[in-house]
This record gives sequence, C-alpha cells and structure tokens, in this order.
Amino acid sequence: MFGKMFSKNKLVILYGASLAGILLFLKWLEFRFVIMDHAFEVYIGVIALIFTSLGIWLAIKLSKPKTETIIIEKEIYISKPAGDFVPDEKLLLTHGISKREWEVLSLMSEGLSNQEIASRLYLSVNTIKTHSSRLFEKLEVKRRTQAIEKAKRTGLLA
Amino acid sequence: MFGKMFSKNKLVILYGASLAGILLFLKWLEFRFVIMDHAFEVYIGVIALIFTSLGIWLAIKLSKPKTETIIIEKEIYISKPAGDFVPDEKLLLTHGISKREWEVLSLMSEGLSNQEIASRLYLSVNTIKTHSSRLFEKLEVKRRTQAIEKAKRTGLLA
DNA sequence: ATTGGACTCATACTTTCGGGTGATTTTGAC
DNA sequence: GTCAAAATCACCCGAAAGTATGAGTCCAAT
Repeated sequence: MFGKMFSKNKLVILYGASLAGILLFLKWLEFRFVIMDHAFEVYIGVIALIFTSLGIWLAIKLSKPKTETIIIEKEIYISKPAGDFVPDEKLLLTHGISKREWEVLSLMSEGLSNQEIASRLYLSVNTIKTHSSRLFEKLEVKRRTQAIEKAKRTGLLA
Repeated sequence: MFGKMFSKNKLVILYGASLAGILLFLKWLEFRFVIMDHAFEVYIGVIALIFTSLGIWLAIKLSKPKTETIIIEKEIYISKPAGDFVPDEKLLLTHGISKREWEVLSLMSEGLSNQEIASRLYLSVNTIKTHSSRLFEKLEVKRRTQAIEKAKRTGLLA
C-alpha cells in the first residue's frame, strides 16, 4: 500500500521534474537560437510528441492490472477405508460360492469386463464366463449388475 | 480483426486531426495576441498537459487490458453420505447429469436391464440406451457396472 | 422469434454378456 | 488311489449392451 503510494508520488515528482527540465531546455534554446518562422510548428510538434509519450508511459505505469481469478476445482475421491475386504467364509459357504468365484465377483463389482478380469487373473475369458455363470446360478440372479447388487446387499461385498 | 484495425486507424486520424487543430489554434492566437514574455511558459505547460492527457487516453484506449491470472486449485473432497435416495442436486450439477439420466442410473444400480428400465419408466429401450450413453460420457466410464461403481463412490448413489 | 437443453425415439452396427454343452486338469478329502 | 468338487478352457449362439448418427418435440431463456 505505502509502496504503491510512494511509487505514484515518485512518478508525479518525475513528471514535474521532466516538465521543468524541458522548460529549461527550451529557455536555453531561446538564448542560443532565434526562433524561426516555421521552426515553431516543429517545436510544438516535438513537445506534443514528448508529452504524448510521457502520457502513454504514465498510463501504462499507473494502470492497475486487472486480476482474473480462475478457480480450478480438483476432485479428490475418498477411497474406502475398507481396503482389503476379506470375504466372510461363512457367507460364502451359505451360497456355496467358491473363492475363485468370489474373486471374479469382486472384480465385477469394480466395473471390469470379463476380458479385463481374465487378464487380471491370467485366465481365459471362457473361464471367467464359466465362473460368472455358476456365480449367477448360486446367487439366483441373471445379470452381473444384479449379482453385484445382491452381493452388496447381503454383505458378500463391501 | 478488421474492426480493431479500423478502430486504431481512427484513433491515429483523430490524433493527427487534433494536432493540426491545435496548431491552427496557436496560429490564430499568434495573430490575435502578442506573445508575452511569461505567457510562453504557460503556453508550453498547457500544451504539455493537453498532450499528456492525450497520451494517457491513447494508452488506455490502445493498450490491451492487463490481466493477471491467478489460478487457485481448490480441492474438493467427495465422500458418500449414507442414506438419502434423493439425488444431491449439486452433485448432479458437477457432472451435468440430468434428472432422467439419474433415474436410469438408479435403476441400473438395482440390477435392471435396459428393457426393464424402459418398461418401468414407460420408455423405449432406445431411449434408455441414449440416456445411459450420455451418462457414461458424463461419468467418463465405459460400462454400466463402472457407472454404478463410480456413482456409489462419488456419492451420486446411496 | 430464436436458440439451446432435455427428452424422446429410431436405425444400423459392433461388442460384450450369458447360456448351453463338453472337456481336461488340479486338488483335497476319504 | 479314488472320487468329487473346483478350476481351467473351448465353441457356438442368441440376447443384451453399447456406439454412432439423425431427428422430432417441448420448454425455458433470451
């Protein structure tokens, strides 16, 4: 705040000083040369140019920069604290679901396709299909989405 | 583009015109009055002031507005509140998800097929496909299972 | 009055899913 | 060692899901 004020005062002082300096220069010119008829227009022109540029310079220096604030919202998802959800052995048994089948179910619930699950588990897609088929039978559902829904509802998945 | 160029040319013309005009005015003054000894300094001062303000005006008109860009990264933590079936309007807005799309998403998460969703909402299967497609785009996912997963993780669904 | 978004539906096409069937190999229990 | 369950994989086929594109209606904001 004070820095800026000082800066502005400084500019005003500079402005005054340069004005005085130029006047002196002109006075000196008056002594040295006779003002010729057509030199006067040139004279005015030079002064005009000088002060125009001075004005431009002042304006640039004094103008406040417009501040544009851009807020970028960065989404951060909170990962579930239950990182490794251990399958409840008893729950698995009640449905007769095997470990491998539960693994497939788990990856299914993460939104992976059969192909992706196969790659993840180093198996063939056909195997995943077999597992998922049996899984659906045991869960008495017809689709993977239903399987996920039922699994979560019954506590089979987190 | 051409508008701006024209504007600048116009300013230059105005500038030259005013300069010429002032010179004429001074010539006229020369005829009317004898230039007094001390009037000269005042004279110069007036010219200086006029052209300084002209310069300032020019600078303001011609200079691109200074923009100072401040980028603030705001981190938004998204957790999923337990309970409410009601879609959080704000959350929907952040992804640009429409009400209808959310309905489809909701029924999806219950394990319904597109046909079942269509029947439930008295719509055509194609419409459901359109909604789900747009939904997947907005959620940046490729499958319904992923959509469900992301929706639950981000609190879009209970 | 025009524009734009949301919603609706359609057609055509590709990909994935799921069912059905059968087969081989591991593995653990008896 | 035998035997059953689990796990692995294959092929086919129909159904469902998803993509791409276009288009018509409605409604609200300009």
